[in-house]
Amino acid sequence: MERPYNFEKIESKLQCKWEQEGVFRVSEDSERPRYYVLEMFPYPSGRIHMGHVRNYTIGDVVARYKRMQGFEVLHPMGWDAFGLPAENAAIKHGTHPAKWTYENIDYMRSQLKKLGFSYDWTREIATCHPSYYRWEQLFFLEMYEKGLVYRKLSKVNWCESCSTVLANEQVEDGECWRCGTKVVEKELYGWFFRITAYADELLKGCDKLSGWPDKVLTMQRNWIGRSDGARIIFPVADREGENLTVFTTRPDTLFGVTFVSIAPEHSMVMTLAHGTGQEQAVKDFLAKWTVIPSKERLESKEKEGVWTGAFAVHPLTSEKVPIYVANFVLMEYGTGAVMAVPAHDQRDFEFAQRYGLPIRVVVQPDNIQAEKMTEAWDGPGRLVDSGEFNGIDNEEAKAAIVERLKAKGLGEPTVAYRLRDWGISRQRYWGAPIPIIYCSRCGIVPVPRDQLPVELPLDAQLDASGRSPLPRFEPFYKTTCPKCGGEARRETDTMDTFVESSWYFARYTCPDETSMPLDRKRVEKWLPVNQYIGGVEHAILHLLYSRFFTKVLRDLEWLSVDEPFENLLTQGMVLKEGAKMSKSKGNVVDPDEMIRRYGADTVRLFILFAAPPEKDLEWSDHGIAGCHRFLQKLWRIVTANAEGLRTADTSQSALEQAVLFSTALKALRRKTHQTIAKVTDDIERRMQFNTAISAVMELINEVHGCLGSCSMNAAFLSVMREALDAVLILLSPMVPHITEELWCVMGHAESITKASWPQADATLLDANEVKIAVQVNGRLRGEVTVPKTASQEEVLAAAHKNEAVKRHVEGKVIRKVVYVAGRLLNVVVQ
RNA sequence: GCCGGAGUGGUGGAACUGGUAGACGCGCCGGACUCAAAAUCCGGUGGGGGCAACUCCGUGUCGGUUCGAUUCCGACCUCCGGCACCA
Repeated sequence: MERPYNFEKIESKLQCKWEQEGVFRVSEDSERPRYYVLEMFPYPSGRIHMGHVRNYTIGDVVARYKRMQGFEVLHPMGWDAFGLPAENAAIKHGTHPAKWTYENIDYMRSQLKKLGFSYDWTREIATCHPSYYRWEQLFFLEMYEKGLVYRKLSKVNWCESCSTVLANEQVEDGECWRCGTKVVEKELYGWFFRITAYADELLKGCDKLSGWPDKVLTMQRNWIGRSDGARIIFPVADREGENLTVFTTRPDTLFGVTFVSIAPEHSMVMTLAHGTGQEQAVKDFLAKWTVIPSKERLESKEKEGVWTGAFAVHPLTSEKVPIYVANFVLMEYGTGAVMAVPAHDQRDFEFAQRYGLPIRVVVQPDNIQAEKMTEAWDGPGRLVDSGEFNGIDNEEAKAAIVERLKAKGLGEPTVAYRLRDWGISRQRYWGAPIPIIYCSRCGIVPVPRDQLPVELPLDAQLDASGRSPLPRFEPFYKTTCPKCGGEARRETDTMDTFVESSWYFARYTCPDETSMPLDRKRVEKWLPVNQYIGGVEHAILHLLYSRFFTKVLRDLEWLSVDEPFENLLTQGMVLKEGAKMSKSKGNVVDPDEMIRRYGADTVRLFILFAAPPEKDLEWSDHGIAGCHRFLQKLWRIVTANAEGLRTADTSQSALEQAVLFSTALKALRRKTHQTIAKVTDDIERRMQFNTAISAVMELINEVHGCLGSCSMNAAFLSVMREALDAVLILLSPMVPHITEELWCVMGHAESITKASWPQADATLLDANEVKIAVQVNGRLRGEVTVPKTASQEEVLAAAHKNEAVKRHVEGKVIRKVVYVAGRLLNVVVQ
């Protein structure tokens, strides 16, 4: 008879059972087709939050669904375990980052286990372990040999509070992405990954990623920022052999050039000014504009500059135009020098107005006059005042002018990217050491491979300053040069933690491999990841780096795919009272607390039901209670009828017999198969779990209705059992514990995780009779029930008998009749 | 400024290919059971008008295409996200 739904007991019992039986362990040599589902691994910050619960619940639904569909599913979990918070916590609590990290991992693992996620825990990895990061050091060395890693002195984004360099991608609105401190500029030596070497492939690859959201692809394309244009050489007047090369996307406006601007950091600035009498003025200008960090410099939109005293020679007209240093020209983009066309570029226009430089219109849409312009014209037109090119459409003129320049050896087509190389050096302790040695005699010497890993010393002590102890920790930095054997010093910077997360998905395929980073055979079996799931906040950083790394590892012959993630789902945030959950706002809902109160199944169900995955989800205390009620109801329906259900006959013939004399049971069977079709489509094609759940709720409502109206006989039990078997299987990827328990209550001997996904019987999906909506002039007036096979004429005849329809049609002329088979009839009258 | 996305009841959301707007859930209202409460069960629930049958209005705003528009097109408003002196 009925027993209470003791979720706590059921969930812990089944979690133990699954673990003991190794239900989710992946088999390498299974005959089944493979499927790899992955969620972005967490940083072990201490406790999981609702965002994690959402991310991992979605992934678990996919994993369990695919397993029941007959796939061998790889569904691993691990820890992105290096990073700054560990250091901060260690300083604050007087502990060690490693201890803090590993303790957090232990606790968070137990939290994930309590949610019943179907991970293969035997493949767990932690990136802070030498068995992981040693391979990253190997990749670094291989990339170094290929010229994909280099060291340079550069202006870097520096966070004073974290005492470290930040990548461009880690600067948000001029502030540190992690702590919000204002980022300042600093000159430092650092190591760079040559991601720009892959700019074009990364860009073109976007077109092939049909399983990614357009939003993410757009962001990546913009970030890479390809511009097609030309390099044009402007010889410096009266200086033999000195040239200034500019980059432009508008070679068509070449004849409108009235001056040239260069960046304050440009190497030629002082040479140009030398001996012109402008030297002091230029020095003053540089003093003002090179100390101000460029981030701040960009905040002032005011165009400012100074003449260098030098002139450039126009490559086609040989006219002399002045060369200015200008605050708005960026050294990092293009060539750090631009040809200025005030009539057709707003920045040049503003600059020209301020310094009284000429404005020359060369692209004419109709009749614009230089003297009357209030802003630059950057639209299309025909060329004027452009010598032999007059009259040509400006788009066509681009190629023609570049062609002309090329013939003279003064220009060529080229491409510029917004993307910069990836600076990976961090002046931090808790990260993977960069495997490089500095020798006063031999210079930069890579650590020989047989000396890997360069282990991070766990006995180094952090002090309150927060600075890395490595540069002062002799046992680490003091070493001998592998080349000359003399005294040498190790690199004490560590790698950006984004390096670890750029290849972990590949390591999951062979985490036990001790002789090499990746076992090609296994990597090839599993990659690419079929479904990747995570927050949209990683749309650029992590996802672009991972794509880059995949291409690098492919070229280093460690794997053979071009792209790491076939399909990407970016899930929305979990909100409370319209805001992201945060300690400071005090609106955090703790997953542990919810699991204790309602159980893991209820938490999972609510988080899937409250919103479609890619949208933000508003947490609702009432909502989760409602989900719990639904599970209670399911529990009651099954347990209260358990005895009858266990013995019910669900053979094909019994089911066919059962519905012969009952339209209610016939309808229930139809609903069952419609629900199977709907839920399968919602999970497989649409990834809309909220509507999948509502479809099952409808089916349960119908079963519940029948319980109140049908007599409890063998026929009813057969049909009810068919319905409830379907309900349990369809819900099992979402609420695995209660469904497994009830599956057993219904008398199934084997675990529901071994059940195969049901298939809808197509012959049962449609009723013999259909309801047709009847409109008059597009307005709904009535409804008629006709046989499924009824023709338009028959439907129309039925409609004419409908009172409401009659009223609106009577005495009027029928102009037209539109019939949508099986759905709707529209009678147009006048 | 440029590029995306979104705007639907009191509320979270549904309507997938232009075809009955508001599925499912929450909340609320009424009823049954109970001494009472909780739980559960039954019924109602977009707005206006009407005793009622019924009828008019309604998917951010204004237009358009169509027999028919939440869906397509144009203009605009609001919110969110990304990029932003990138030549």
